[in-house]
Amino acid sequence: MPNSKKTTTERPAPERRGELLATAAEVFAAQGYNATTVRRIAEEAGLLAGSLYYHFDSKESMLDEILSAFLDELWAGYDAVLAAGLGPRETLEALVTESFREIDRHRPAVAIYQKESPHLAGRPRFGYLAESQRRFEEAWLGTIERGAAEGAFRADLDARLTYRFLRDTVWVAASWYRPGGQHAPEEIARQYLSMVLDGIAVRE
Amino acid sequence: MPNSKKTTTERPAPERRGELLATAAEVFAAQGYNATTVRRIAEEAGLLAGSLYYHFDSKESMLDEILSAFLDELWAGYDAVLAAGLGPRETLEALVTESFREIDRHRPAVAIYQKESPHLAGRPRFGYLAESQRRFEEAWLGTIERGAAEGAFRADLDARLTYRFLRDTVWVAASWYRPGGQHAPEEIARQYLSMVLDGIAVRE
Amino acid sequence: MPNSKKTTTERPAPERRGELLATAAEVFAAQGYNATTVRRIAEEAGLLAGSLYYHFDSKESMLDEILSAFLDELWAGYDAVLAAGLGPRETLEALVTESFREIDRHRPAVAIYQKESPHLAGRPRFGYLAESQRRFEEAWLGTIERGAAEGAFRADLDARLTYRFLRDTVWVAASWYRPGGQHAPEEIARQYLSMVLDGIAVRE
Amino acid sequence: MPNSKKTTTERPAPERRGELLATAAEVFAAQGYNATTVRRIAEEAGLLAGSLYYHFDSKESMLDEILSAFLDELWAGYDAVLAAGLGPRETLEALVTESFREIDRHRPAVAIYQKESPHLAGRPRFGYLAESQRRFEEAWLGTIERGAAEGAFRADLDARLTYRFLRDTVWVAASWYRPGGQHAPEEIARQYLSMVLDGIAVRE
DNA sequence: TATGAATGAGAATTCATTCAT
DNA sequence: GATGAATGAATTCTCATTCAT
Repeated sequence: MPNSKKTTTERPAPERRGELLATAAEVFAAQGYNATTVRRIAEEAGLLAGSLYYHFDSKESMLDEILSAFLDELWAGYDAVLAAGLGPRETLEALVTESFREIDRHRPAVAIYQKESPHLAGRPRFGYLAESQRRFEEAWLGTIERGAAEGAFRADLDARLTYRFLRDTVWVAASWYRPGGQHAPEEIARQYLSMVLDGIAVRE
Repeated sequence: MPNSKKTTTERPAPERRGELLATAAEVFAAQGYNATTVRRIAEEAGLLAGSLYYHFDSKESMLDEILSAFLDELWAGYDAVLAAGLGPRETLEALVTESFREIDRHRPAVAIYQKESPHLAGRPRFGYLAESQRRFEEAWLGTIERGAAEGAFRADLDARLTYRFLRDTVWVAASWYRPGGQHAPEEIARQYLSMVLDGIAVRE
Repeated sequence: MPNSKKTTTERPAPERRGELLATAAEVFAAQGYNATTVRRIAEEAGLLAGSLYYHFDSKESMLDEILSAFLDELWAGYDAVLAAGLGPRETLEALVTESFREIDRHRPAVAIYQKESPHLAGRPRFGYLAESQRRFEEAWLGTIERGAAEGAFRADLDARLTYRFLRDTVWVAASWYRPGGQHAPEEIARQYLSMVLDGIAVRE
Repeated sequence: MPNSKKTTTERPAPERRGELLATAAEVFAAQGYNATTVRRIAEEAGLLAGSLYYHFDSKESMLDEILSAFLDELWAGYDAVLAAGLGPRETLEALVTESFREIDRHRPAVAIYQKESPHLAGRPRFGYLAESQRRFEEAWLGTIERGAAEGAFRADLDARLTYRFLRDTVWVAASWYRPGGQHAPEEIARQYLSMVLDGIAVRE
């Protein structure tokens, strides 16, 4: 009977993995996946490069775990929003707010996703990235089009252009957002929505 | 004008250099600087890896030339706009339009700049990136603040947040923009400005 | 027009590959494929480990080339024998003689084949090993069975046992045979055939 | 009896050792000593890699025990045959039969011995392999030469060639023999001897 | 101008082994 | 007796770069 997790007291140590992944994510985000050496991650975590391979199969599998954990959580949030049956404007507001919350919680993962996802999506192992992107587009673009049809959003704008505009500006925030800074994610979301919905020009 | 070296070496046919740089930029943009091998560039250009070193000192110097050529041209455009003495709204419109024109002309360079500039800015050779960023912020943030003060832009928004929002909005487009597509850069600029200035929500 | 092989004088250097492969084969045969380091091969060939990768994709691809070159030649010889329409005894004699000739020419490759083929045959890249073994069995076992049916060979022996007996003892010779020794391959084949066909006991 | 160490350490349940050694031998035989990881052995035995080191000093010491146990038993059998004062033909028959019995009992050890002994014989720890080989040659070659001198075996054959032929014939069988198959070791020995002594050709 | 061959400094990864618990 | 975590040395492989031709 190996692997019979001790009842209460012991730390069985899936936490070690978690710590190491957090460290790896931080370094990947800061330097880029390719430019990050396994040695550097190990150094940062306080062990030797080879020792990482006790916990993970490869550098790539660390990346994989980081990204998929992030996407799992992201979609949990998005799905809740999409299932709530809100109107287009409220849906958009909720999606944006949820996104900034994810950036707050998974900043390194989001940054990695932004930078690496394009040249990763091809590899079979990361097929879920493309899949996620597809669902993402479906959710956002759908909301935008519904809003335009129902009169909540302007109908004179190219929907795809609007989609890219929203998508990019939300997620790029991960590159400068620092958790624990002066703005909580909800506050950033609020201001962002204010700009996006009403524009930055003064209304005459 | 950074790194205008070439003190001793004889300069070869300058068109060949240009072709090679264009090829390199394309590959850097597609795969990332680090992930791009010199061999790959050479292959794409139809020669062997070693032969590139007749034309360039190093892989890094190719990157350098690509980025500085782009920034030189960008600033030529920006400086003309800034010197024209326009109001804040017109300045903003001109900066955005000019930016989309640069994306149109230097798409690979812009994409590289977006992806690599953060971890390049540290190295002395690329000091001009940080310098450029400083001037960039000065120009945009200044325009925004001036606009808020003069009543052209809303005063209830955090200026830095607005700045980042605009900056990202514009430049991230390089990641999906394809020259020769259905929208000319001026048309994209127009729609972007429409969204940014007036918002996407229908006014009641 | 790159790759236009110079007309006569130059050594275009596919020979370099050949030399390196011969060296590699020698070392693989002496120490076993797994126990052989790329460094060791390079050392023996007078260059650095990394330099081998200019000529070959991987250690495995060297093994691949060595084995497939050997098998190609082996089957050229076997096919000639099998196409000659000889009787079973003459066919067997010719196959054995041809085998010893191949051992003479490709001793290291044969030794490697003996030692590594079992755990290699599984991998897709080395699928031709299994295929070769199948044809091999077909040729030898067929000859033995034909001989037993036509009265050239004893019919009281288990054909598969006889096949293994012949197969193994011929090829194991690669482990002790030294080309340039006192026995030419044809002489070894002759004595070997004498033992196998007539036995080592004195006839009463 | 080489390497009977174990001066200080307490010895654990000897049956456990035996089981583990049998497992190790099986894996070594299947994949080769070098290609076998300690982890793999442990896995097969149902424990973790580190735990093997409670039972054995090192991977090499497992190999050592496997090989020396086999050789001890082999020589017990051979010595009995050689001490029996038989004629050359009967001695040869008895040696062959004894050899097939050992293959039947120690198949993995024999396979390992075949594959690894050449490049092991150099290391001091495995000096007994060379010693065993020497005695082996002495016994077999001596019997062959005696048989040729006394008229039991053909005198026109090269004795060393005959020796290698017999030696290989017998031991290579370990590579395909499966205990519990259709042929008992004595039956295989009988057929092998029949081929070797009388040949496979039909006598005219 | 370009090629072919090589260098050498890392890179990721593997694995026998150790050891506190 | 066994586990989990780590070590550290070695291994395969990559790649920017050099240089004689």
